[in-house]
Formats: sequence, C-alpha cells, structure tokens
Amino acid sequence: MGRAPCCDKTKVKRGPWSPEEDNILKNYLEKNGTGGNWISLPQKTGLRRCGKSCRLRWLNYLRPDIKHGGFTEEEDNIILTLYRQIGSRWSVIAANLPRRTDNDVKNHWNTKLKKKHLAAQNNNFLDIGYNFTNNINSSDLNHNYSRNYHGKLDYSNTFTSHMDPNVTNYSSKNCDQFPLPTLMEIQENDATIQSVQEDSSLDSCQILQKCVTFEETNMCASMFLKSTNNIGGNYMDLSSRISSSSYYDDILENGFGFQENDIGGVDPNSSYYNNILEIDQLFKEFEN
DNA sequence: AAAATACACAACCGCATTATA
DNA sequence: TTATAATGCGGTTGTGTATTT
Repeated sequence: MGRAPCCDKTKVKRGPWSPEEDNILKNYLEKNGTGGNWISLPQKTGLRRCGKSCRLRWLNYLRPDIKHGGFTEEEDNIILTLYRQIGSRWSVIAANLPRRTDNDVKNHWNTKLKKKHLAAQNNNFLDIGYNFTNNINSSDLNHNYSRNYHGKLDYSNTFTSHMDPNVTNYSSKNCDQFPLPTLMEIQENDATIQSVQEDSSLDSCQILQKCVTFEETNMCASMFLKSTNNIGGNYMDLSSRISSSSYYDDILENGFGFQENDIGGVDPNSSYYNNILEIDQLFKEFEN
C-alpha cells in the first residue's frame, strides 16, 4: 500500500515550467498571496499543476530577491563550516545565507563543495595508489562506507574520497590511474558485498571489518567500471547516483551489460579494454 | 561537425512534521 | 484528543547546456 498521492498525476502537468506558467503563478501570488493553501492554488489560478509543484516553483525560483549561482568564497566557507557541524540540514544552512534557497545550496554542495569537503577530509587517501591500510581510523572507515536509506551499501563517499579535487574530468583519458581488479577479485568482492548487504544486523563499522579482506582499490575500480560503462553518465553524478536504488539495482541485476563496440568510450588500446570484454563475457556466461 | 560525455541545476517523490477541524 | 490534510524537507531523478572526443 503506497501513500495517497497529493493530486491526480494524470491530470497535472510536470517537468519544466513555461514562462507563461511562471507569469500566471507570479502575478497571482503577488496580488493575492497563497491564501494559506498551496493545494487549492492551481484551481484558483487555472494552472494545471500540482500544488506542491507551484509551491516549489515559487519558493525556489519565482519568489523575489533570491540569488542564483555565483556562490562566493565566503558563502562556500559558511556552507562547509555548517555542514561539518550539522550535516545536510540544508534549510538551516540556507537560512544562514541571505537570499539563498535550500535547493540551491544543496545543488551547489552536490556539484561543487562535496568534492572539496571529502578531499579535505580524506586527504590521506588521495595519493592512494591506493593502499587501504594502516593509518585509517574507524571514523574514516565509518565515513567511507555506510548504508543509504534503501539499506544498500553506499559507495558514494568511497568514490569521491579517491578523487583529486583538481581533476574535473574523469574520463577514459585518465581512467588508467585507477587500478583494475582481476576477474577473480571482482567476483569475490561482489559475493562478499552481497553477503554483507544481506546482513542487516551490521552497522557500517562492522561492514568494514567484514570487508577488510577486500582490496579497497579493487572495489573502487570495479564500481568505476560498472558505472561508467553501464550508464554512460558522468563520474561525479554517478558517485551520488550509484547509491540510489534504481541505478544500483540495475547494476546488480544486469551486470556490466556492455554492447558490442560500445564500452563507454574506453579506448580500445587501453589496458582496460580487453579486461572489460573478458568481464563482460563472464557476465554473459553467468546469466545463461 | 556530430556524437558522446560531463556538468549544472530544476523539479519530483515520499516521509516527517505541523496545522486544522 | 485525534484523524486528516497541508506543508516542509532532504534525497533523488530529469533534463538542458557545455565541453570533450
């Protein structure tokens, strides 16, 4: 049993707002206010939109005096500082930045600041060529693996902690800097990951202990390959998306899923190429 | 020059909290 | 007091634009 929807999705327009819609909403709200009720607003204005969508559009975009983009260094510092203190409470953080919306602050974090933050926090990981040993304490570990709210292992921080903040383009050009795991390592890792995932009694530190036999680097390389080749999206974007349910499940269900002559832009002359084909073949056999 | 990839940000979803009857 | 609806919020996803191949 799902939750009752707030409006009839079939009768409501979705996606980007047109300038006409913006005008209608803006004119109405400037004259009349919300009347204390967003849900009934679409009828009053004639907009074929969900009330929640109207609210969001107004609050994040149409409302006067809001500032978009161009975050200053001072603003960045405030965000970074507050994030370290209180975490992802975007509305609280945005309240400390005049004219900024929580959505904008969140987006800015996800696209720019997160990388900076993790790089600073995991500075000792950055030259990981990548040995995952010795001088890492449990809080580092805890931070690098966690469960997302779907209960899946969340790799996103692991990913970004390996990224050089000065490298903005992670593509096939520089993928060779990521060590490639052997087939056996991938299989072992995947099997272990799966068994750990199924054990919901573990907290993230325990998960790490269980994972200690892994080569941290192999896992990263493995996920890197999977993600770049399955989805063809961008690395930064995927680092957050990999932990979300639909992409993650797709990867688990479909494996690498390479198509012939299409392995996500990987250079056929690179050391990756043959390995990838081999891995792909393995998955095909496994599926049959 | 076209296609693929990377990036940025707008918008949506559903749970949590708050307000209302 | 409590059931229900509205709103707030943060995680996530969709989509347009810029850059690279």
